[in-house]
Amino acid sequence: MTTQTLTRNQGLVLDVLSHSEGPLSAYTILDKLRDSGFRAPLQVYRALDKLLEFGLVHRLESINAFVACAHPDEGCHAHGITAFTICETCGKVTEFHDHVIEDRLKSFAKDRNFKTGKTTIEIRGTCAGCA
Amino acid sequence: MTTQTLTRNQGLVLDVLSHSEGPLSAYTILDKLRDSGFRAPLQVYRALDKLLEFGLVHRLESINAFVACAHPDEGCHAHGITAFTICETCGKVTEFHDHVIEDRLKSFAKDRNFKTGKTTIEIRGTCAGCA
DNA sequence: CAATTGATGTAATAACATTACATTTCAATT
DNA sequence: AATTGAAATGTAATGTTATTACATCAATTG
Ligand SMILES: [Zn+2]
Ligand SMILES: [Zn+2]
Ligand SMILES: [Zn+2]
Ligand SMILES: [Zn+2]
Repeated sequence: MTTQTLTRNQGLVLDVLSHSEGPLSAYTILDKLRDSGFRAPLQVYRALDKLLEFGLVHRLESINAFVACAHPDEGCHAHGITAFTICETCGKVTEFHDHVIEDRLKSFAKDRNFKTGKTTIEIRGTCAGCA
Repeated sequence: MTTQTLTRNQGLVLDVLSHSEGPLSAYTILDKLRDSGFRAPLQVYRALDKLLEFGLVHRLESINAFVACAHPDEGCHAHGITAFTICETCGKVTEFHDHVIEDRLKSFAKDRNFKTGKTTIEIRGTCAGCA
């Protein structure tokens, strides 16, 4: 799935996120797209839903914000669980994948017959640059 | 920290959460405490802040809800990172601790000089009983 | 008692997200 | 080209979650 196949609204939202230094809330995205014709939150949320589905954007549950995927071409979706560090000072987000963690979580779930859906791993703190 | 040292509002909120089948939103807690004199969201949020601080309650970031700690007497705080499975059908929450996962996350952070604050691990899905 | 601190009450507002419904776009099929 | 069905869009209204601001009250302590 490349940018080419996106609709206008999806493309605009992804563009804003891609050029942002850090994660943005839906309403911040809306504000940045007023000049492009966006008028209502739903325009943003609908675009975000699709971008999340395509694996081009991640939602950070602990801060109610969205961030462009750091490596969308490598099929972030396929890499399994994505974990994040989130700097509470500068907003910098780092994505990573850890197979050991993933295996531990999967095995915990399997042992209890828990059918795993979406998994959230987010570390909030202070990045090296802000320490 | 035992229930004895809690203020009236804190005790009421913890009581509601402790007797609930699953996680509750702040506003649901508020509704359940109207008869006890609660009138405003802040009464709930303030009590929750303290209960979170005491380690008696956990916040589930991915569903904006709160749950009583499953083993408050064992010093959940001290056990390090708490992970959760959350059944999206019945709301059942299971708390667990995994030192391997914790070590992996800590070492990832340390390698990057990221100072770790609060860490969220939440698996949403379907529990054995709801499958 | 005066001062400080922590907790509470209340109203208002901010921030985040969804429902509902009408309309448009666009590709597939006839 | 016209039909049509699915996906996307526009807009308003509403619902849900959380915080700010300010006044008051209660317990502690010097
Ligand atoms: Zn990614
Ligand atoms: Zn930083
Ligand atoms: Zn706990
Ligand atoms: Zn269940």
